Amino acid sequence: MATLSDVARRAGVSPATASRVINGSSKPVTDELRERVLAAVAELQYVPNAHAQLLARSHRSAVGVIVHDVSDPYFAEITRGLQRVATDQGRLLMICNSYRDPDRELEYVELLRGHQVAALILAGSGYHDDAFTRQLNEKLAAYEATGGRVAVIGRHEHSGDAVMPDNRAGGYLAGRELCDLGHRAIGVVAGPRILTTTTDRLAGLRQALAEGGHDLPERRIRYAEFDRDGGAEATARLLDADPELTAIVALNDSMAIGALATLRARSLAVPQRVSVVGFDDMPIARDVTPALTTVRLPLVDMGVRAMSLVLGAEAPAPRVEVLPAELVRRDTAGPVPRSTRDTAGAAPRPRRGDDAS
Amino acid sequence: MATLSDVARRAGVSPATASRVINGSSKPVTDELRERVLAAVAELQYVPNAHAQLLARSHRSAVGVIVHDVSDPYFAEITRGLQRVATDQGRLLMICNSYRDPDRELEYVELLRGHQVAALILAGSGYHDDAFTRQLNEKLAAYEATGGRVAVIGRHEHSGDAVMPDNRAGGYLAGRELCDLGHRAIGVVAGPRILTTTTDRLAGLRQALAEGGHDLPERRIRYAEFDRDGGAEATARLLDADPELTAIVALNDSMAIGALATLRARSLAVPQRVSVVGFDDMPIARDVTPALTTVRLPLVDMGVRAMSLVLGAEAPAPRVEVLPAELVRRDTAGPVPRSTRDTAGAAPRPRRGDDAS
DNA sequence: TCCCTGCGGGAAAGGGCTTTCTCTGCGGTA
DNA sequence: TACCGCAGAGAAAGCCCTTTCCCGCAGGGA
Repeated sequence: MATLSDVARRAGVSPATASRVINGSSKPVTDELRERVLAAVAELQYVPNAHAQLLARSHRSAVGVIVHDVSDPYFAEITRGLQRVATDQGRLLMICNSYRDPDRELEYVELLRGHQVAALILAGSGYHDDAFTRQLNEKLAAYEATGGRVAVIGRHEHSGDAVMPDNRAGGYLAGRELCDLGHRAIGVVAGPRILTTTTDRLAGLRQALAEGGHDLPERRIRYAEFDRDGGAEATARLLDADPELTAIVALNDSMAIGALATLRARSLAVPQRVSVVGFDDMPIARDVTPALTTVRLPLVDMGVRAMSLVLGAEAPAPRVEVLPAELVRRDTAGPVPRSTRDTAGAAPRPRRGDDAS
Repeated sequence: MATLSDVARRAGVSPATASRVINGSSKPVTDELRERVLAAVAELQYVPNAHAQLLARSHRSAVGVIVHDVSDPYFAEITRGLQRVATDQGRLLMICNSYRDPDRELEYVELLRGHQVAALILAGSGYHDDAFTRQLNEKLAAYEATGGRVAVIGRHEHSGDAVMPDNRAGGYLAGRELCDLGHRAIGVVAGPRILTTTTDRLAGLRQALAEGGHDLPERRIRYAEFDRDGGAEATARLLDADPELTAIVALNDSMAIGALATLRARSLAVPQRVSVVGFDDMPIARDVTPALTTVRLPLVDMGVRAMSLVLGAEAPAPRVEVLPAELVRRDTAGPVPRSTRDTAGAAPRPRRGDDAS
């Protein structure tokens, strides 16, 4: 690889001058020398060594992001928001997938610290795991002590800037909707119970059912991976245990799609026989058939907010932005079937689809 | 940030010794010193400066990847394959999204070169754009001249290692299937015509139709963005121009999903009234309703191969691995409707779904 | 004529780490 | 006892840039 001194030598100038030309330094350089340098750069196809640059300027510019999996639509949307703000400010993003492995998450914090990122954003759910949480907080504290900025998206046990989707309220909306439609036998297809996202959504759901006079026994909850296959499998187990269920809440849309697959495989009509409500409103939710009724989270906006927090002015006290959840009524949730309908009659509600053309 | 010399000072040793302990150098260090260093590292929460390390060792380890968009399922799958091999070999991946912007693609080549990546993988489609291709090849040549390894996925006019999905054969399979089902009025929802992926798939399709005795006039092709909305919109235009179409080939699955949305919005039954064939077999293809008939590409494997090429031994001559396409029959392609069926009678074929449970 | 100023350029000091080279001191052999 | 060899530790030379500091020179004011 050609180096700066190669360029300088070829142009017949000092490395200092070459550097100034290449970086558009404020220090003036005569046009003649400038051109010689530029010519040398072109001839040698010179590209500055990024590591040397980063080492030489103490400038920290890149931002580190840790997500569970960028290719999961939930995180893809959040990342889109993060990216938008970062790009606007000329920041490079280093994105790491933890694949929901706490150890890997800790490793990535170190890795990103080592890469001298200016800020760190943790975009995955929190874990109910005290040992892990303590370790993580130690590492984050060490990072913050050296001037690093940290923001978390949807995680509780870290006292710092945070963007929180209102998972609990979202769970409540889903539960409330099904209660209003007259459902009582409601099953839940849940993500890993160690995730705070799961438990928060569940808590809201439970509250809504309680207000409707129902409870949510553990046997009507199945925990599985937060993805399509997890949802399909959990739904199968749920139906095996309790064939009379009239509604299923999936704690994210991927799981909901798995649930729909299982229901289709078993020829249980949605929503006539079983209603389904998802969570997140991923883009694909409107394209499955029937279109998925779900709880929308402003995913892109969550990313935007988190990145803005972390790149903006430092605040004296931790800021917590709670972003609201919203019920999106499409076609997978309907009134409880007649045969199983109980006294709490449910007036049919208008549905809406939102397809293109 | 604590530095190596801070650690050394605290442990009462030289930086050299500290470095050796931390990196598990082959040079022996007494247990006593080793422990002192380790203790200092823990107390100071020391993390080595990655840039300084990368600068000091001439060792290149990371691998750069340029894709159109990781959150697009097509690239997400490929990336999964790339990642798998990279992780096995302890390599870090730097993934960049070009968002199909040629200029950005060129910039990223420079950026990654600057970051001293050991290899570069271009995972997007090639472009029909001579000026761009020339520039790209210049940059890649400069990179290769300094020992960098390069592999491309898809057809690029780059003479070097390559992994090629057999897009043409895939297009042929789609066309052949529809011909066999008796369709003649076939519309195509295509991606940007500047992409070689688009033109290759189209070429195969055209060949199949020609063999079936039909042609594929330009008016039955609509070019749009390679995503869901592009597919929805192109389908709408196609139907407006030619309401008699009995089949639509979408050149990727995202577009196919958009096509299904438009057809649903217009109450055109799939596959009874209009058949649809997609391309790629993204994971979601089996979960839409009806499940999507599509052409499968071994996406993960493509990533695995590309990374293996680039991390394996250097070959004297460029290696080109062509990976086959395969038709996956699900539920969106059926026989041409009776009313429009012509002489080339089509025997109904068995369909298969492949849902879970 | 002399001094000061300001401009354009180079020398050199880091920045944090790795690694080669060098040095010291010890045990073993002749 | 003298010498050799080697283990273990440190000194120092890079790796490739950026940026401060300094220097020489030309022009302007006194």
